[in-house]
Amino acid sequence: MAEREYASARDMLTAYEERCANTDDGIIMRELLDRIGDKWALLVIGTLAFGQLRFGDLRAHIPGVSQRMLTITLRHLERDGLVTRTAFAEIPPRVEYALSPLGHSLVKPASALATWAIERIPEIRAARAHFDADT
Amino acid sequence: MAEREYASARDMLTAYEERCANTDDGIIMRELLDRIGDKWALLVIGTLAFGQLRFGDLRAHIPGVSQRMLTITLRHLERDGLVTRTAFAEIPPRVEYALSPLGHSLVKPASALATWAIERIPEIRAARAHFDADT
DNA sequence: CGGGATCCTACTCGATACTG
DNA sequence: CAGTATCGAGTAGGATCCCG
Repeated sequence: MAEREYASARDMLTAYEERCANTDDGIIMRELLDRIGDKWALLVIGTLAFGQLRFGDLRAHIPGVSQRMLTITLRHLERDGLVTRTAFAEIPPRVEYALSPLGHSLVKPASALATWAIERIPEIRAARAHFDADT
Repeated sequence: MAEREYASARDMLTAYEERCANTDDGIIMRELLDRIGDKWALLVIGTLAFGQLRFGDLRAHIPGVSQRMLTITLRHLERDGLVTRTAFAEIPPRVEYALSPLGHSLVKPASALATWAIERIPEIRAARAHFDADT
């Protein structure tokens, strides 16, 4: 961002807002966070990035997720076309979940963010400790 | 992800878990989302990416944010070292907010995600409409 | 101007129990 | 096995009022 030269930060902001006026950044970010900002969605996507899995396996690979929340998360991801659900009419039932092409396209930017987090978390924790120190 | 060849998705998952065993992906992602996953944090960061701003200006540039939530969001970001706060002892008071180096380092991965969202939102909306159609 | 303190509501999420 | 249904605690976030 901010490749061009501007007279002031205000000018940059104006240019930024003109550029984004037709898309409305806020709404977009809200829709994005509604899908991947919840507690489990990114973990599900990260896990499915390696291949399709059954419901129970998925749950076993994501420590702490409840049956209910995994179901809800998967429904949301399925609704938004990020994950495909394939049910087999067998006894006992079997359901396979996999990333759709759209879902796969999210893996790269998402793991970029994850990499940032893993690298910077120590800094963040230090900053937090320092901030809390002088109350 | 998944550059190597594996006999099965399960093998990939096992390798993945071994690689991440010491960092615990889930905790990291949770900490990350606790900071940028809330309703306003990413918008604040995106706005401050262009330069420092006063509280009132920041609020004016982020439609819909309440005074309270902007304050809380800024405190969280400040606590985690992503944003710096500079108060000037003047009448009337003036407070400038700016991204720290750590905050700036988040801009690139975050805007990558934003770009993904802007490009893919049409697909997602279509998928959602289709999913809702056959209830 | 830049907040802090309060109240209040709606929603999230976990635990538990039941079903095809 | 893979869900659905229900209940309850906790919390996010908006509205409002006040202060230095």
